[in-house]
Amino acid sequence: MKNRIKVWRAEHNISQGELAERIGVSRQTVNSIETGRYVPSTILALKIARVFEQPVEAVFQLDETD
Amino acid sequence: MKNRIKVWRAEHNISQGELAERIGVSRQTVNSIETGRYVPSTILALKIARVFEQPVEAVFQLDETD
DNA sequence: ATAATTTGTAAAGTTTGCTTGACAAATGGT
DNA sequence: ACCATTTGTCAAGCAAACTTTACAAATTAT
Repeated sequence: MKNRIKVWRAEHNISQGELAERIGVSRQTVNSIETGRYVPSTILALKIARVFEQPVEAVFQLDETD
Repeated sequence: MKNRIKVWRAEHNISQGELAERIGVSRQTVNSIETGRYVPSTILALKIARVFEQPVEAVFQLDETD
């Protein structure tokens, strides 16, 4: 799965730590999701999308391997 | 987290088993997600939403406990 | 240049998603 | 009433998400 978290963070000018705080997880969790080390739960996807005021699909996209 | 899988299945007239097959998981997994026993990964949420041709947010919604 | 913030990554532990196999209850069709 | 399909749930096991602690590398600000 691909994600555009880094891009949306840049657009909203917030750090991984701040995003983590806003969605209630550790900074490492945000980093791991952003760098594709693991796939978040739907709850986190919804929360991240909500922070960026975007639909989930604008932040996370399936790729061929999914 | 709430979900409207049952409603969308009714609308598309497909069983839990068929949905499971379409997204590549077991029937029990679909049942467990639909009945709220656990929260699916974002990959599954995207696949389920895709089957129903709906945005993820139309199928899954955060509730107060999330 | 140097100090402060941010980012990447690792290891170890706990929790939760997802699997298979199985069985009973419910629903639908004839 | 009977058979077939669907749904709900349980248990045991494996894989993956997420946590904390910790440290180094990279970026940004002064």
